[in-house]
Amino acid sequence: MSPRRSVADARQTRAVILDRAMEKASIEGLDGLTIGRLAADLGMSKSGLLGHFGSKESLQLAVLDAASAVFAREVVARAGGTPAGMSRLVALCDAWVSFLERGVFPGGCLFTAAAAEFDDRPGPVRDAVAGIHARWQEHLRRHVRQAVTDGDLPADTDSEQVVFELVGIVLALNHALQLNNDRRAPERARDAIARLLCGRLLSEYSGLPPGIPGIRA
Amino acid sequence: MSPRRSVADARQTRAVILDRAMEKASIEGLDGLTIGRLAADLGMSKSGLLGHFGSKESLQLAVLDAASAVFAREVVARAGGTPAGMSRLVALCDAWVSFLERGVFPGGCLFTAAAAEFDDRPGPVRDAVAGIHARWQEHLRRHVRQAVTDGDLPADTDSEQVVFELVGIVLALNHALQLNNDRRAPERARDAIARLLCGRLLSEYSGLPPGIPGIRA
DNA sequence: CCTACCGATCGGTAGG
DNA sequence: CCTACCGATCGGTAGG
Repeated sequence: MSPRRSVADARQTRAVILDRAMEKASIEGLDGLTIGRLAADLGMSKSGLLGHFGSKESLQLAVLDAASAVFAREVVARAGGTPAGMSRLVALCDAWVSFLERGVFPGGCLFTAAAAEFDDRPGPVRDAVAGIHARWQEHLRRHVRQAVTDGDLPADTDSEQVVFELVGIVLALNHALQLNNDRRAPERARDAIARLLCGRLLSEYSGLPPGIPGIRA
Repeated sequence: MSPRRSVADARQTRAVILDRAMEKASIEGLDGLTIGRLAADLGMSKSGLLGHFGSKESLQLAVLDAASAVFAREVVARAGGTPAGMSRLVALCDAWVSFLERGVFPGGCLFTAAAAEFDDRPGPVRDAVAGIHARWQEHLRRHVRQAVTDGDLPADTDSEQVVFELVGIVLALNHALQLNNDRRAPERARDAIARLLCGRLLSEYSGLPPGIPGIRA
């Protein structure tokens, strides 16, 4: 074994850097993340770290890629066993809430934090953040439309409206968890989602009989 | 007139600084705001600017105070003419959506941006942000409860749940406006709010007849 | 992967 | 309100 590291070692180092960078970025933001402090945390030099990415912007893009992979594993894959359409939609939303409830990223949703930081700064990072959000919302929309096709949602359901409201519920959840440490927020989010998608918990929420005729056959 | 400025002049200068600081903070965040660039924007020296506040943290707290005053004027006061309870709640929500639609802060909701930045950083700024959010949500909750008392919402309405969902809708609106420049988002937000509070637009949204029995008498 | 360094900028202070 | 300055830290580079 020579002191020169192999390609595999370099890849492993890169993965370790990105794991730590995701944690820090969820807490401090993608821009609040600095190369110097990240390197110090990892016990390596700034230039040693930067060598893996080339620039801070490239590091930020790599962090977004890595975080997308985490989201795919912790949310999308967990719902993969259910049939497309309403079942998948419900499973995706449940996994999404669980993702925040479990605190997969210690500082809350990295994408939400990145969106707030970069929404007014044109460039590759903003484009990447917007693309991640667009792809996820399209993914949800696809299953809303499938649910409509299957007759599980009314024929004239506005899929964009449903996704808009789902996003809102989860943003409110992230907000309540991060700012107020409100442990009841995940239940509130699940109730809101169930009511939006199925009217299932409307009875518990407002005293109405379960099921709004027309929403759920 | 001596070259030494009066107390009134100093107060005016402070107000001008805070106006510009609010604009920049809504775009760059409360921490992204730097004394040097803010001073350069205003054509004054860093130390001249810092003399009005003492430290960056004090400037951040002053910006939050000033932004609260803007919110009180642009949202709360606009709904002040309507009776407490359901009417006021609807007017507050409409003014809230309008506040974002009109772009009162050029970079979107300063409070949302500040919450994302400071939710993981204990200290006076985080406390101020959390306090502003808590007061606003309590304000909304008060009118939800009044609406229940008046019989405009069901007796077992969970006021915290309603406020949680209202916050989510407006967070989704801010998100859609800032990240996607989605001009239809304000209408989506109004639809979602109306459906949440009154079931009024449920017919347009999902084909149901207007009014869910029990939600709105 | 390191040390050693660069110019720029940060928040803040001294002194007037 | 200014100029002039402080130490610290930023992203990044040179050279090995």
